[in-house]
Amino acid sequence: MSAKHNQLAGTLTDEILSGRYQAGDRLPSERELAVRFNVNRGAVRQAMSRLSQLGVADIQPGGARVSPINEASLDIIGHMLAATRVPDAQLLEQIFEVVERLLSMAAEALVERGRDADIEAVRARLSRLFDNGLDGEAHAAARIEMMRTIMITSGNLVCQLIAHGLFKQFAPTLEAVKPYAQLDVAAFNRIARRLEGALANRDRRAVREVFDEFSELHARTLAPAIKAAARQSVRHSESLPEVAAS
Amino acid sequence: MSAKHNQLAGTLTDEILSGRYQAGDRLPSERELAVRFNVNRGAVRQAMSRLSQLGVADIQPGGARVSPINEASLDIIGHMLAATRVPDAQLLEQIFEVVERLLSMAAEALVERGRDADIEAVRARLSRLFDNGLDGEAHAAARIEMMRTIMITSGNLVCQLIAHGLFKQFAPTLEAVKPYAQLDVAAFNRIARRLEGALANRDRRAVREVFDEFSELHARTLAPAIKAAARQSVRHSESLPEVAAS
DNA sequence: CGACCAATTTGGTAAGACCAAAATGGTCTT
DNA sequence: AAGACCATTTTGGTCTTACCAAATTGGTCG
Repeated sequence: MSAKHNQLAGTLTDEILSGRYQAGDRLPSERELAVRFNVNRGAVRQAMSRLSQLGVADIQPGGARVSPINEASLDIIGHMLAATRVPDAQLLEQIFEVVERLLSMAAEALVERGRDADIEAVRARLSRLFDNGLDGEAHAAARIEMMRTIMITSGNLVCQLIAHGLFKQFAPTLEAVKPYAQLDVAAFNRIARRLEGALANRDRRAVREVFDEFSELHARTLAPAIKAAARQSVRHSESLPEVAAS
Repeated sequence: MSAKHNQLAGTLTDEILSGRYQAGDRLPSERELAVRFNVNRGAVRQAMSRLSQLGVADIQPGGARVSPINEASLDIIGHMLAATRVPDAQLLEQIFEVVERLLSMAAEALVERGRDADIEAVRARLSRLFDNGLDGEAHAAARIEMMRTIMITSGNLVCQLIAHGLFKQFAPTLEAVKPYAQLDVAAFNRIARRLEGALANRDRRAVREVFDEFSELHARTLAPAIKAAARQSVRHSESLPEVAAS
């Protein structure tokens, strides 16, 4: 069992994200939350501090108010993914969309300004994907490793931070998505092969075309599978027990 | 004067970002920091909590260690921008690079899946840029408003969160960059006009070409100006006074 | 009906005590 | 002399209490 303030922060975040508290609403006072959840006010303060840093609540002397969702930190993505047993299909697609763009950007930067050694490193990662001995899980891991390598070798810190943040939040959800995300490995490897060639030739235009095709492949295969699996979406967060009002 | 724990968090973050503490190094204990900066340990804990959520330090029972920079949160960008009087040119370019990509993505999503009303909204923002009555500052503000509108109407939450986070951290730096960032308004408006047309026709390919040209324009004009200004880069953070060791 | 002001509520800070996990340094064994 | 083991110390984590300052609230007066 995690610490109380973590649970409380999760509970409150979930309630806000679920619409229980609308943007602009006042949250209960710290003292009230403390008695309601039977925890110390210090724990409530830690939880509130977390909400504040997460950007889901604006907390000031006099009271705390819920912030608009689009003013939050990137870190709420993890909460939104975990809020339902099967992650929200639309959100997953949005994440993939952004990641693909940044990947393309990183790869193009690599081709234009990267060192030969870095290009070789990415090509090495790509080659592993062609290894037919890989089962589905190993292939997925290799794909992620490849993406990470591209992001890092890009040299763009902003890109690295975004990618790391998204991957970190996405990782706990991987298990839930895996059964449904039946990637067309053959098609993927065809594209990967072209990427490897484009990198070898430092052909930026070709790199971009490859990633465009990857986007199309993804939209054609992954997205529908996830969307279909999203039927049985059920909330499953572990809330902190609430004490009945006297 | 901001609260002590904020100052301390800033001081420690700056010291970490500046290399005073390398990744993997142990940070001084909370009690030691408390006496060194003459603050309560609670304040130190709040500061450390902040470092932890910022992803610059991994804090565990037994001691806190500095994390690798590329595992940090996006929010450290603001610190890095503010660390020097003139923001780091390379970092600025990296930010612009990412923003341009996401803008292109958002605009493409808009023409592919957006509602007519949203497209109209963006076109309205674009039209304001053509108003010759705008001085440099007003034009810059209109540009930012346009970007924000595109991001929001894209419907991609991840994109919105990233954009909001970057803009929020970039805003305090705008003042420092302004004098040097002499944008070629005429060239920019020519591109904006083409974007407006591409939006009207819902021509995705044209949208992308426009943003590619915008990237080139930016690389040709803004980047060199910023880079030239970066000569006199000087640190200017307000550190918490440190108590001399007895 | 509105402006104004005092009492209350709310978040913010500080201080101290105690707990559990980790790191440390010594000791013993091999 | 090197390594494994263990008790001590250090370190972060939690809880409690008290008090302060700002914002809200609700009444009062003009």
